[in-house]
Amino acid sequence: MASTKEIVRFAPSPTGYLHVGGARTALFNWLWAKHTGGEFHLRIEDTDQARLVKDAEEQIKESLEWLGLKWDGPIVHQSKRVKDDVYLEYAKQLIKSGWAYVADESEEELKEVKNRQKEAIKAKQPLPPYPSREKNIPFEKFKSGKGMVIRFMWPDEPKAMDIEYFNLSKDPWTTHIDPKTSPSSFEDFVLIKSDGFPTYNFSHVIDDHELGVTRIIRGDEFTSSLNKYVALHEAFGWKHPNYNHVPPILGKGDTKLSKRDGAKDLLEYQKEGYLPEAIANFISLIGWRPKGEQELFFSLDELAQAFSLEGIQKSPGKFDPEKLDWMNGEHLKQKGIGEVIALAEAGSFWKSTDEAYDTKVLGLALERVKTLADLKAVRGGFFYKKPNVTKEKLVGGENPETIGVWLEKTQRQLEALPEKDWTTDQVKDELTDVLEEEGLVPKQLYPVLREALTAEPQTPAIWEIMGVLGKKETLERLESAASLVA
RNA sequence: GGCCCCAUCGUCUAACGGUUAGGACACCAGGUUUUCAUCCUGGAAAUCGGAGUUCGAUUCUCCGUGGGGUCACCA
Repeated sequence: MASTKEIVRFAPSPTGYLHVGGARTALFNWLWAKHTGGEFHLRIEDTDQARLVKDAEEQIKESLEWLGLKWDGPIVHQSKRVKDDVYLEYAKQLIKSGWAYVADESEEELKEVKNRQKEAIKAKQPLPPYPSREKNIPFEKFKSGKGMVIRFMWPDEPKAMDIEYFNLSKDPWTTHIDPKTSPSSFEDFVLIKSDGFPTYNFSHVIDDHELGVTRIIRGDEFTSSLNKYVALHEAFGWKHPNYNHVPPILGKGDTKLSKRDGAKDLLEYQKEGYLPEAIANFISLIGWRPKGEQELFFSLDELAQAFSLEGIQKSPGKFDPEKLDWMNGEHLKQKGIGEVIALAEAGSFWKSTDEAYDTKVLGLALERVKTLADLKAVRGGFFYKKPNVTKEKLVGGENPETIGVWLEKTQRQLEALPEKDWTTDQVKDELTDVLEEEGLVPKQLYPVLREALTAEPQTPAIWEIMGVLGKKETLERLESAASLVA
């Protein structure tokens, strides 16, 4: 358990809302920070001016808060650091030390080089250099908005790298990136874009270093760029953090997540009545497995304690909405009724008018409910309004007069039960007496009572319903039903 | 297409080279029960294919096949 404290981060770009995949990445980082007693930081990577989505940052923060993933320290905004010229300073440093250069190719020149590069990549030849490499344009000449960029400068003969993108297990996962077989990985990639903003490749390396990040847990789409990040760290003379890349979450089909199987904004799950603990529990289990066979973790702390990097899977996992529903139901059952009511009310799934009564109702409803949203139907159902009983359903195939007799007998029997003895058990006994005295079997009487009390085919046990409704209401409903067959 | 990575029931997954290949969700059957739900019991259900190493391969090696990622002035 006592791993050294790790400093991790979640660094979303506000170009879209947070969805399950991103949430899992955030969760893994958070869990690992908690597990090691370290820190979890939040950084907003808002360097792509064109793709910025206005409320994305708000939605992301709200989602994290809803999940219960609190971040340590202030939020870092890359756009703010751009204003402070932080990245430009670092780029300058790299140019000075010969690891970067200002490039000023015209669009035509660029197109031409790219074409030649493509051919070289096909032929697995070293990439033809950008003409600017030789120009030695001083950093001071770099101006944003003039079609100029700053590029990383690979050595003439870059070496192949074997990089671990998942250590902390007996067999570290490694990737092999070789200029001989994959020249494109050794392109002089852009550090500073022509608009003066840094690329992800550049900014995240700097920010992670400044934050003191010890381990980067992120999606595995970055694995093939790892050589760039390592090279950048080496160029600065820094030690690179550990990398832990996790496989993606797939949709029910074979490819990427679709809206219906999980690629929703995280807050949609809130709207649909899922519990944040259940969501966290569920998504943690896509691509991760604890030591034992335990699958249900009712709190984030419990999860954090069980969390380990070794349990992370190497292949993509699929999102199974059915298991989510099951799990949410389990989490719901785990909670006290009062808490469920409070949560349901907070989510506008419930409106409490009589707490004692609500508690009794929920006592019956909770075990047949998957989400808080399901409670809406309960709140609008027969416990809270007179049933719409029809004579047809009440009678079934029987003689109406017979039904009338049964109802009347039941009324009289229950009438005799004093209010103070009106409990589920007592009511059940009374009903048993009715059965005996009328020579009936449950199958005959109960469907009639069910219709009379609820007008629904599937409900909790008759006596449980009566117990909750109370003597007065029960007798009223029976009377009202009896009048239909009178 | 090149490069990198991966491969166990339908799904999520377990199994220091030796297990009747285990669990969970979903599914089916039975039990409890007036119905539904819960609960209990049981069932069906998997090592991608082919070589090799080994006394023995889900596990190690190679080839094939399939899937994923990546090849940007996006992150």
